[in-house]
Amino acid sequence: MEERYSPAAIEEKWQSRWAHEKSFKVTEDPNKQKYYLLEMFPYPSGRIHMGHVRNYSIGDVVGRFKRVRGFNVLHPMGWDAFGMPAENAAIQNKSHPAKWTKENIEYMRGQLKRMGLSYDWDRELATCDLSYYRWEQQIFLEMYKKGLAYKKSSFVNWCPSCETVLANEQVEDGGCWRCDTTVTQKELEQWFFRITAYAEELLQCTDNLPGWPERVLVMQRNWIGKSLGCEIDFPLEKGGAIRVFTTRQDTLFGATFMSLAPEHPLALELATAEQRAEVDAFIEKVKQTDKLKRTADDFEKEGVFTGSYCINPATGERMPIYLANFVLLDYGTGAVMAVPTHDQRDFEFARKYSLPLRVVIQPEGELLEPAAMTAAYTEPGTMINSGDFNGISSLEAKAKIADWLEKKAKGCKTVNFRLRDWGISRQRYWGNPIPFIYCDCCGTVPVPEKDLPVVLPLDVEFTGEGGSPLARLESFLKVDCPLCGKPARRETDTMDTFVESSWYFLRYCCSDFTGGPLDTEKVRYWMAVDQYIGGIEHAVLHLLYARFFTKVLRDLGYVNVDEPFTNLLTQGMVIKDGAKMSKSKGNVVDPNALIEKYGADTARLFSLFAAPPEKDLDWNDQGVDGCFRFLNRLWKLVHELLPKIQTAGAVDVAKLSDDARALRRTVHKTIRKVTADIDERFHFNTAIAAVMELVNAVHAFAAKNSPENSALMKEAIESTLLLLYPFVPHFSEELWEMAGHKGGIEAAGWPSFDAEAAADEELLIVVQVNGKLRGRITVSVDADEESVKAAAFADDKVLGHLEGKTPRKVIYVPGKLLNVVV
RNA sequence: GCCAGAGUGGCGGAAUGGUAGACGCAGUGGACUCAAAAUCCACCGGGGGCAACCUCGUGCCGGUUCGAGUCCGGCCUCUGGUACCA
Repeated sequence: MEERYSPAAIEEKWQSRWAHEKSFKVTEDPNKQKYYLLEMFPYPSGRIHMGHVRNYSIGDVVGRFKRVRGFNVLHPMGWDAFGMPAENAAIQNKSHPAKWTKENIEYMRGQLKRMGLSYDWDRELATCDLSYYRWEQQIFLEMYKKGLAYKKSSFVNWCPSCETVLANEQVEDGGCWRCDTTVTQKELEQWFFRITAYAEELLQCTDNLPGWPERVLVMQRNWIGKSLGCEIDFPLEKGGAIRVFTTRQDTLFGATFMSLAPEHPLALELATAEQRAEVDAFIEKVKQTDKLKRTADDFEKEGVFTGSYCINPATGERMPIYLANFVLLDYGTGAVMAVPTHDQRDFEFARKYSLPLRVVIQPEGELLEPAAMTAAYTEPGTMINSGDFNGISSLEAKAKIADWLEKKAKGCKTVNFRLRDWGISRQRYWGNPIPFIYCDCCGTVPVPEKDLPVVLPLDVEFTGEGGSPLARLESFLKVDCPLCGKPARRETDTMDTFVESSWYFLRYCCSDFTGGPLDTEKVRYWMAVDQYIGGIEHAVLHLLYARFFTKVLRDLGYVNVDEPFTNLLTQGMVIKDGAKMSKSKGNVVDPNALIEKYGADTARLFSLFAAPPEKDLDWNDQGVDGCFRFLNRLWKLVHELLPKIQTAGAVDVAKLSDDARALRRTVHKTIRKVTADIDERFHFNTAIAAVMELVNAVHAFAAKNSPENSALMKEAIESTLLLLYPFVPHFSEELWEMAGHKGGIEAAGWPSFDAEAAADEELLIVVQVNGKLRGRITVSVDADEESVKAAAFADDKVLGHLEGKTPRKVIYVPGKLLNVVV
């Protein structure tokens, strides 16, 4: 009697067993080797999407594989639950962000459970729960005490019509996404984390993360952007000075004008009466320009003369001071000494406004004439027009001019980072309240620890206009000053949601701890995360912030590691019809429908089989069919063989036929390949392909062989089930049980590899003539070079290509290839 | 623009510098069936040849090498990130 493969029933059976027995609950066990496996937690947007299915399927393979191999695996799941979409939904549907988020979590948790993922659900957390965000407030205050959280003024996107701050993604073509009004830049006092204090360490440690993809490390290094240069003071004619940062102090003698960021504090001060109107208009225009466009190389360089001058400290010459749209306030000092001959942007700017050019670096064997130049010369060369520094190379001049500036007290060598401090203030409701109070007498006052947490109130109104709903809620806003007791008001900004995701992996170690943010003993046991898995889109921001937080919490005494994630796997995106799945493109595949039709095992199998994890995955509905067919085929095969498997003993190697030995070789080669593909490369697609090949081989063998090979069939089928367990756990568990085993498949461990059984008896050697394939010969495993050569030169096909030619050289790659060069 | 990736049959993909296209999908032919579905078997990059086999072929151009999909240089196209999407 053959039983049909019905995934729905099997999956329900095993999922309820896992839940009932709490199979994946873990505690600290000093006698076992720990393995902390983590996938990036999802934003509860409503339903899981294929990106989640892929991410969590990958993680589950690793988790189950490590458990079977004897590790004490921590594999938690939770919700990145604060954020803008909840607030947008509240405005649109008149629901409450808390309700919306909670319902989404309930639904999505069900979806994840339906996928059969091996999480320790007892550790689940949601960042919008008071039991999570309250501790973040405490961390914030500790950072404030250390000077790592501070306030300064900065610019935000502002819609004057909605009277609200806009996220970058809410700005479409320079206009507000809701009302299309032109967005402007508004200056606000905001909270920052001093990530730049850790810039050097964050950079240095990238050299000590061998488990991270090199490309992510490169992106992080570039993002931090360390550069060595000088700060130089340019005296103003009317007193005072402008400080610039430059990495090209070798071009100092060629600086003919000064460019300031339009937002520079000196900009208005330097504007003379006759230039004032023009300056104001220009600043207003720049405020309305998209930041991204503004820094693009092909964006029109524009500026305005302030009417004031400063002095070049090297030449003593007057330099007109301009405001320029390509100079950014938050890089360096917000002021640039302009050297049009040796910087392309300055060159374009100088040509546009007819500013003077002076060449100070000459390329080898060429004479630069300012009037004839069509582009700046940015390469090294020989110094000219530079006083005492003439004649030396510009590279040497870099060091010498730096020394000279320091000696003359006109400037100093500095290190500059591209990395800016992390602005975390959000003028939004659905986030963690920043625990501060503003008092007219006492100023900015931290909420005392005994008064924590600041609870996010629920009785608010959502209109999408007029700024943060918190700022309009009197019961929240009004508070007595903790220092003087006089009426004061609360901070109404909430934290960037990147803050929550910067330490959730630490909280998982002790998610029910009530004595503080972290239980250091448990954190000590579990950290660091041995394997982190998530989308490549987080290569810089989230991963850099999480590294920063880990270092801060280390310095606060909570954590004993320098880096949070030992190994990182960045998965590609899920694509369909050549584009990222999105509602607007109508190319979304719903995991529910997929699981309903084929079951979770097939959904998992396909998302792992279709591509290696780090590459984008192109979704193909028919490919899913193929995976489902494979499972059905194997199901049927196992059922046909069940009577043999249930009664057979161990394989007697001496009694195997040639065919049987060959099949056994395939079994053990497959064990070796699948183990390596999972453990070393995370190439699940090739691991699955190898198991498919094995199943094909068993199929072919079973069809033509007599029953005395029962023991071999048992070994082959049981190995197949064990190898497939991490990919299709319900399927493997069920068949394992049917094969007569009690107590679950994990008890059996990972199949052991027998090198002797996998050893080849003969080898195929490829013969090339001048690098082109001309023949194939089969030799015994122990054949030496001479006998391989002899066999090759006896091969008809090879001889045909050697006709009348003398071999000049013969290259032999042992056991693989022979190349005859003629 | 800048930073980082990717590009291989009709499609997804495979290939420690060593047989290009494993495995799967689609397709074609056959078996089974009254018929269809399912299943099973065979074929399956282009051109040439009755065939053995020859030849071209991994986005484009060049280089290194006995040998390049793989390494190096220069392009083209697409994707991710670009600091308030997460």
